[in-house]
Amino acid sequence: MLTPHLDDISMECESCPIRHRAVCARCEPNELERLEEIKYYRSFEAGQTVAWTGDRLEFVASVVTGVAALTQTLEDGRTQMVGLLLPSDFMGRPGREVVRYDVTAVTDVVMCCFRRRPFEDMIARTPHIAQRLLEMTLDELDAAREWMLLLGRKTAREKIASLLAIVARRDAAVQLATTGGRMEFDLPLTREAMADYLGLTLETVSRQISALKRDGVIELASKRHITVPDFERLLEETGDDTDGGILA
Amino acid sequence: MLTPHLDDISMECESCPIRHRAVCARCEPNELERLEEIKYYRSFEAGQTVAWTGDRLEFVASVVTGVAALTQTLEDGRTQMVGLLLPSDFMGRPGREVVRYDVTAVTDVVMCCFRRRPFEDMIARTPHIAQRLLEMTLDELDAAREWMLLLGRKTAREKIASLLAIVARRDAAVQLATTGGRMEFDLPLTREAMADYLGLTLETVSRQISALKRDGVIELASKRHITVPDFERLLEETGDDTDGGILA
DNA sequence: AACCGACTTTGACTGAGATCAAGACAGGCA
DNA sequence: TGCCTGTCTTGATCTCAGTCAAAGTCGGTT
Repeated sequence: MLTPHLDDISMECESCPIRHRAVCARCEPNELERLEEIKYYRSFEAGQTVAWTGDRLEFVASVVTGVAALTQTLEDGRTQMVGLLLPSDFMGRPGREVVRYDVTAVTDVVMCCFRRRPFEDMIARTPHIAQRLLEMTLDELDAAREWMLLLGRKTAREKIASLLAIVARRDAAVQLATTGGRMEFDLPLTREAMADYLGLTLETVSRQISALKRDGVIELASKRHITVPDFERLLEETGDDTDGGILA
Repeated sequence: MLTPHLDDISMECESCPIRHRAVCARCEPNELERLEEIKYYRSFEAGQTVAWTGDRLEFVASVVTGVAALTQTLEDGRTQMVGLLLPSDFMGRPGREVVRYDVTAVTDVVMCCFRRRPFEDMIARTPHIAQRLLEMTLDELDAAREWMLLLGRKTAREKIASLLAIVARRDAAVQLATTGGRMEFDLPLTREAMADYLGLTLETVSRQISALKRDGVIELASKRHITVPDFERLLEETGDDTDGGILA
């Protein structure tokens, strides 16, 4: 278990790794003090369920470390991942008690939980928290819509390339500038989780990864460790309109 | 042109048809006065483009009447609708000048536009507007995620049934209670628009509608006018998990 | 009344991705 | 060291929806 454990996480907001990007990003010291009173940390092991659809949940939370997934299921068991929660992402909806998606830990996860009621009160009294939450929600909505385009219109190969590009972008952003397009990263997802995210079967995921490897778009040191020799080349494989859109 | 025209729309917030559901829902009379100062109406004909991806847009807006669509496009022209704007829905993002989706009028549309800067100022000074916007955005995010499940995992038949159920629910909600499951409504979308929304081709849309008709799930008075003899039966065709989820 | 164009339906064929079925690989444990 | 289990890859086959093509419907216009 190499992921940070509860003991390794600072209990102080001031030194929190997601301090500047989470819902509390614009809080003043005195507001942080109030948050400290209603917050507590919880950790979940990879694979563990955080909440089931239909559950009453007495907290909302920020992801501190690790990756969690939101998943929906059809009657006969077909499942679709509808969101990935990365560090600093927010889970739960103020004003709604009941969870609408299954939430599961993809890797080991540490969450900073706020008791629901006090947090809702705090939002009502602290407008800039609501504004920050609005910003984050609008970003999530943009991401969800990008994902709709992927699910509705992209080929299996384009889907894989898009996922790799997204993971690469966020977790190796620094490398890009320094190494002239070469990037390296670990996939936090199993083939099955990738399939659930991309609306494919795990066999198709595996085949397309092999194909991208065969075509030199990526290299595989191990099954989960990926090297992208030329990021531009990867982007071409995503099918995206590269000039029309704006880079986040 | 049977849809309301500019002249038919009240210029008074107090008698506005979307007064109680739009972003301004919780505004006090004095706040409405301020809004009246920065608002103006615009109408668009069916098929007309409201904004292109990449445009700078100097207003945000509420849809007053009609239906508009948000659309994204891949490099080679494949398109996916990523949102439908119905009356009372909000268009645009405070804090962002540049449009991220093509916005087009599906039917004739009237929009209540607010000049961007004054509106942003107003949000900053009037927390409950931001809170209302947050609520609406969270609802849209839920809808987008529902749509991700549809796009990623449903069959063509289930997709059509789901779309019909959604349209039926919102525009004939009253009928349901009174007529024991029988519902009737007009589709505001062409087969092509439905295809763009559902991630299908228009031929497949046409075929599946014919199939649902053949199987007695729906009846067609004309190509756009649909009768659902038994709404429960239609819901069974959507593939959705009927008990796990919560009805909106 | 005949024509036009946009929208829709239907048919025949094709192909990308799903399904079914073996194996391969790697890490943890006895 | 070898076994076991979960994860991943690869192959053979099938199927649903896409593609290409043609014809039907309907409302509006000259």
